[in-house]
Amino acid sequence: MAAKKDTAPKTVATAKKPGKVESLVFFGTPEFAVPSLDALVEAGRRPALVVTKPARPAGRGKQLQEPPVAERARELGLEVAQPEKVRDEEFLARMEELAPDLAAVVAFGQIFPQRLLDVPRLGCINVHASLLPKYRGAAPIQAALVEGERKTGITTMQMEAELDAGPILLQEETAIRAWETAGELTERMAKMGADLLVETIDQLEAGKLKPRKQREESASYAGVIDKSQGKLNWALKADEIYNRIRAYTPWPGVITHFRGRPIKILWGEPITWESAPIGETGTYLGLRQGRIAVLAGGNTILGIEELQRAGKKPVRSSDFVHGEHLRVGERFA
RNA sequence: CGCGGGGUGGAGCAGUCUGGUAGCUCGUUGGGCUCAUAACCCAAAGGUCGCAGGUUCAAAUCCUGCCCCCGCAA
Repeated sequence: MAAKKDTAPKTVATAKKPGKVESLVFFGTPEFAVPSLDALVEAGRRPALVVTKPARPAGRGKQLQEPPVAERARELGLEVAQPEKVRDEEFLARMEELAPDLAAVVAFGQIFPQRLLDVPRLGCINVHASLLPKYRGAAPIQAALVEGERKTGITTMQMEAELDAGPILLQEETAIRAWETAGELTERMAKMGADLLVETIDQLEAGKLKPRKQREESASYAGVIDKSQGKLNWALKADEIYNRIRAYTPWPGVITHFRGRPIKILWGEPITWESAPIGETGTYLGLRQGRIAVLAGGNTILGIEELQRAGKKPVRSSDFVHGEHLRVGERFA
């Protein structure tokens, strides 16, 4: 559809309050974005269109799998668009024609070109799962856990061309619980994000928002997680390994090798040992209160509680030791 | 129909091809031995062999259908 680009303003509704959000488009893809979509609908702000990524082959069996947001949107009876790329002319033209007042973007997964950012009269609001400017990027929750942060939070911001760099609108902190995993934290923060999104739009309409520029010097990035990062490095200290177990649960998991075969560490914590053991990292020291004690970096000890071998069910550490006849001195690698 | 592995006492496995009393190592429980022990000795408990149907005198095993789990890949 080679639409002629008429940059002239569309037929703008006449007697409309300048800040009023009468139409909005929702962009989101994974589970994290679903509560936000629900919250908008519950708040009486049904999106005119829900944009999400196309179905992709996924899952063990095979098939095309719809993004969670696509499924939820259809359940809610909302119109769904799944462009391959948001920068495609066809999609951009459609958006320009729709000309929503606002776009709400929650974990969508694609960078917006300036032309798209310019479409909504009131701009694009993004919900990000970190206390910006820390941990911009794709995996802020995992990054906060890996770094051993005690707190994190949700930020809503006005989107700009640079990734996650726009002015901050609202921010809400939350304490990270000592045992919390990425999966649990994500679920919790998805709800927080949903509430803060609605609050942000409400305040936007009320003209109460005071956008604050991000302090660039404090910015950091949290890149996409890939499977290779789950490979465990025993030179890390036990508490650093613990942080990674939490960050990479449920995905991609923390993998080590034993007797040449990969093993996923499902849960483990730093533990203490009376006499400081010396040896190579990865050495099995013995069973300690049902935990497999393994020497980590800096003479710290990780107590593995539950693990899983490829193709097998999860097993408790004591069962693994008995079933595999582990001997003290053997090494994980 | 993307590829592959698997489901047998609490754990790890064998047995399945070639149908014939459910077996091994470890753990658990009780007892014994020992200065002592994760060692050793004796004994015991614990299993609808993933589910359903079929074939058969007889099915963990052969046939059909289904369920579930995991690895690769995302």
